[in-house]
Amino acid sequence: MSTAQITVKKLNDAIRKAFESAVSKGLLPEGEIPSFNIEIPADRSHGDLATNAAMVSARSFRSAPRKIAEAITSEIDLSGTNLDRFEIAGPGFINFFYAPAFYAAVLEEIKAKGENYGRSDFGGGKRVLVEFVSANPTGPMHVGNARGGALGDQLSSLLDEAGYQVEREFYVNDAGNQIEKFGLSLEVRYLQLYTEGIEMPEDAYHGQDITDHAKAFAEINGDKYVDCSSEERRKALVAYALPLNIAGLERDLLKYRIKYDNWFRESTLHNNGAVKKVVDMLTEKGHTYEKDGAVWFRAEQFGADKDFVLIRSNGLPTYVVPDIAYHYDKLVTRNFDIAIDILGADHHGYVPRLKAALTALGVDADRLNVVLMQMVRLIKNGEQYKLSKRSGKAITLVTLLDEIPIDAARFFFNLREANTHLDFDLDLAVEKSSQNPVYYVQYAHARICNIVKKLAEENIQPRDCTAQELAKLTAPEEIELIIKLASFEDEIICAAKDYDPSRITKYVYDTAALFHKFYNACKVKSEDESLMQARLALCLAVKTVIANILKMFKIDAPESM
RNA sequence: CUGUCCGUAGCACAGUUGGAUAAUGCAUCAGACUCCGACUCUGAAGAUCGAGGGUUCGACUCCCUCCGGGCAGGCCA
Repeated sequence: MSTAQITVKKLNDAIRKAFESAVSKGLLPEGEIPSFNIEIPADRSHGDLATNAAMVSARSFRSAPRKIAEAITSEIDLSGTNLDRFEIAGPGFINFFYAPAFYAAVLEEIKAKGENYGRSDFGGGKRVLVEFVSANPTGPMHVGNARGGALGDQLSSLLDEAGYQVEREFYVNDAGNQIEKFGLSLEVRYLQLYTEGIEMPEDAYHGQDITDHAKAFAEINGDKYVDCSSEERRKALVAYALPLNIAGLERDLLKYRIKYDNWFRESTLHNNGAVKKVVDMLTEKGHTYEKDGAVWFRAEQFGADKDFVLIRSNGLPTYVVPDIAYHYDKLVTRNFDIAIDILGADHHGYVPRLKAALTALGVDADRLNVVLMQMVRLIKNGEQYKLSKRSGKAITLVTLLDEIPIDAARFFFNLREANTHLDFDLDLAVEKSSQNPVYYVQYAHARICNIVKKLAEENIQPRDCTAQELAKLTAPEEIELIIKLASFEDEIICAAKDYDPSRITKYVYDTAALFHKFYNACKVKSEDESLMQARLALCLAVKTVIANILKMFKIDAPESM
């Protein structure tokens, strides 16, 4: 537990004891102590911690909130809490103020924990599988995948930091309809090399990459596959091109600093009978019926909007069936405690159906958490930037990473909550100024390194400070900064609870802003040696927190810029 | 038509799970470099929290209705 968390916990205990003591002395009538909150007020003039305990217990003690507050505060014992005074305010809030010892304890804690500061065992080692990107291996990745990649990877790191045991997974759709389409597209491009007048079907893949694959295949195999059966030809083409595409996905994602623990292939679910088994299980439990020659799942009975087809009348499963089998595999076969999917918001209608199927299979559907992600708009020169000039096609991940630094991409895609539209300003992302948030944060880190370096040139080395020396940090800029640092572990836990890494992006930005403010107001170099060392300790604490976050997000923390 | 997400200052957006004077950045206006990096900072101005009702000590937050926008609703994936 962090210093801040311990302080809250002790205050909570102290308030409970004060209630009991007030009742036993007759200051309050007998009554149930209701659950109350301890929170950090928005305005610091309202104290560092505030409780609504008096207000929420007005009913059960049949007294005015302010009277209850007086009774509590007359009995409260704050010794050992790192709090030294309180006041009753407004409609009955009790506001508490940190003692100087609190700030010193925070800095000592950060120094002692170092790169582990922020880590907790909140997750209790629960096993989490985070599946993200999972782009079709039939073509290149696009900007939506870039957001999903940054989001999924950083969410994984965040959960790891919060004490979960995390695995990253890419689901390879190497079976089913889109592979059929892939084979067909390759076949047409291949045959076009040898025969005139063959048209690409409207719904085939028209990208240049398909043509390139066909040509390369022809260079190796010549016209060997022109006269054989279509089935054989497509099989050979897919067998050639698909592994190349999958290797390409892996390579591009590595460039984006994403390394998966597993590349899970859809085809394994078909080959080992898992897809068929899911339908059989649902049927055995009586959750399916036949209509119009197809097999339907009674999804409505399990909370979905309507029933849907599992097996088409042509005997082939619909796309949901492998998905159900896949999630069954995650949660039952591999027995992860939690499965998280990062999906585009256009999939939102499909989530209740998947969950209905899991419920019907006897799996607690709450173990599946879907993080939906809204569209990204790329903005360039103040306008929406949709198409790449060279190809006339949508921007690919690789093109994007050629245009902007990877640090910026990873930071910007987690600037906003997943479920909101994101405007990605390409000009801002490459800008080297404080307007660029990633630059602003990195600069704070570099600036601290520079201070340390400058002092070292004068033979001043950071040393351990006593609590009394640290208590010299009393300027508002110093206090605010320390309070920010103190909340780091809580921020990680809150962000992990919400599956929202963007909270940490905001947090690190705010921390950098407070540091720049401090830097401007308080000179580290000072005549007063203890004060200088105390400020240096604060700087190093800030550096630790920023570095921990940037490392977690796989963004560079430069010593100089 | 139904479901779902969103609507906060000119723009882009926070809001700690229902708390006290709605935060921040850009843009605008007024300022600050003999000073650990001006790659920075200090002020000012700017909001009927889409609209209306309800729940209660208290609502940007929860519930209902309406308005506006995104997305979804296939034996496509």
